[in-house]
Amino acid sequence: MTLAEPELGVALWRKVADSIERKISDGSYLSGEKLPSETEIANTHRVNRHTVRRALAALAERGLVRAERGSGTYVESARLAYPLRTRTRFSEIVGAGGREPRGRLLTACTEAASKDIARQLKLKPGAPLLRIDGLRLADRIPICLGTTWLPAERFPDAEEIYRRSGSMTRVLAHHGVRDYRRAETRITAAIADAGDAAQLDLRLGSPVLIVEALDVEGDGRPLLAMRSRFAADRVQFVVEQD
Amino acid sequence: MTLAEPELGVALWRKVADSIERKISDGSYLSGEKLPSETEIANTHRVNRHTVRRALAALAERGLVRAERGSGTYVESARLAYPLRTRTRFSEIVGAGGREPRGRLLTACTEAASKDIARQLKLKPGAPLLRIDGLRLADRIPICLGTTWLPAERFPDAEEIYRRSGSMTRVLAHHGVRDYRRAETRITAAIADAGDAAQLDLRLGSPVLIVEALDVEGDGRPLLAMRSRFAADRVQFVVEQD
DNA sequence: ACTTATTTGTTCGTATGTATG
DNA sequence: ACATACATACGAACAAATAAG
Repeated sequence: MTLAEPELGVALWRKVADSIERKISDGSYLSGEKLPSETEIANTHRVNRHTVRRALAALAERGLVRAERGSGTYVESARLAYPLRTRTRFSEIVGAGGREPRGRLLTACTEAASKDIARQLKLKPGAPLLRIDGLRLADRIPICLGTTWLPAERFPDAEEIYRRSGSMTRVLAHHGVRDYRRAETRITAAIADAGDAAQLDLRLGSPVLIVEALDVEGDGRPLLAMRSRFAADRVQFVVEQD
Repeated sequence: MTLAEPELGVALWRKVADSIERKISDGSYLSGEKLPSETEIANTHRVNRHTVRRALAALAERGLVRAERGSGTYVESARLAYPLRTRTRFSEIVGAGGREPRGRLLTACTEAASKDIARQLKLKPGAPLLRIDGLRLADRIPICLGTTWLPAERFPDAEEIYRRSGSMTRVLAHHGVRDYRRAETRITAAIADAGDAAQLDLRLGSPVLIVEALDVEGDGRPLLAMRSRFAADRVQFVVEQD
C-alpha cells in the first residue's frame, strides 16, 4: 500500500480543511470554541498530524481559526459583526472592521410596485418604482445581495446618480433628503438558491440570512424598502439594546 | 401513454406541494407574495389544474398559503414575528400571536464555564455554571432549542425552581433579581445538524437561526448567557429601531 | 510554588506521485 | 528515458507554552 494515495486529485489536507470549515460554517463548531486537538483530528480523519497542521494552517491563513500554543486551536469569528442600528451604512461597518468595502451595481430598472412593497412604502400597488439590484463585498468577498426599491416619482435622478456614485446616501441627498433612518428590520434565514450561490460565491445548500428593511425620513415617511440576502457564514448581526 | 403515471408511489399533488413549500421555505416566495396562478403552476409542473388545487389545498390546510377568490393565492407569513426588545419573553411573544406557548426542559446540569461563556459572564474559566437545555414550542410546533447558562454560585436554587415553574423570570426573581434586560443579541444562521433536525422537527439541511444573547441586571452586571437555535422557516426576528 | 499532562510549534528523515524540460 | 523540482503524506522526536492538580 502506498502511503500517499492519489485520491482523485484532491489533496488530503484540503479534505480535512474542508471538513473543518464545513463544521464551522454550519455551526457544529461555534465561534470561539476550541477545536479537538491536532492529534484527535488526525485520529478521526486517519491522517498524520502534519496533514492536520497543513489544513489548520490554511484555515488560519484565511482567518477562520487561531492556534494558541499549549492551549488549543480556536474558531475565530470569521463573521463580520454587522450592527443593526438606526443609521448603519455598509461601507462604515466594513471599514470599521479594517476591510475594504465595495459595491457592484447589477441591474437598475423601473417596475410596478408589488402589493407587499406598496404597503411598506405607503404607495398604491402598481406605482412606479426604481429597482436597484446590487452586490456588496468586503475585501472582494461577497457579503450580501440586495434589492432596493425607491418611489420613482420622488427620486427621478436616482438611477443616474447611483450609477455614478454607487452610494444610496448620495442619491437621497441629491433629492433633498438630509435625515433618514432605519425604521424596521426583519430577519430570517433560508437556503441559498442557485442564483444566490453563484453571486455570493456559496456552495449550494448554504444558509443565507434574509433581511427586509424599511428606511424612513426624519418625520417617519417611508423612503425606501430593501430586501437583502447575506451569506450567513460571513456575517453576524449584532443588536445592541439599551 | 397514460396521463396519470404511477410515479413510484409519490402522489403527484404531493410533489407539487413539496416544490411550492420548498420555494416558500427557501425564500423564493417571500411572505405575503402572490403565487403564480393555478393554471401557470399547472403548466410549469405539467400537471392538471386539479392537481395544483389539491397541492394548494394541502398547503392552505397547514396555514402556509391563503387563497383569495378572484385575486390569487398568497404566501401566509407562517413565520412567527419575534420582536427583539430589551424585555422579550418567549411566552408573551407567542401568546400575542394568538398561539399557545409551551416549554419543555430537556436537561439541567452543572458544568464548568468555557472560555467563551466565562468572558461573556465576566467569570473565570471553569467557574461552576448551571446549564439548562430547553425546547420552546408554539401550538405544539417546535420553535427553538436553547441553552442557558447561569452562574451556579449566584443562583443555587435555579435548577429546582426552573424545574417546577419552567420560567426563567421566576428563577431570577427568587434570587432577588427584580430588573433585568437584554444587553446584546447576535444573530447568524447555519444548517440544522441531526440533533437540531430531530428536536425541532426539521428536514436535514434546513436553515436555523443561531442567536447568542446576554442578559444583564439593571446595573449592567451579566446575569445569564443564552445560545438558541430557531427553525428559520418558523420565525422572523423583528428589530424595531427608534 | 511545583509537578505533570496536554497541546501547539519546530525540525529532522523517508517516501511517493506529478509536472517540467 | 532521465534528471530535477515540487507538492504531498507519514513517522519520530523534542521544545515551548499552557492547563490542571
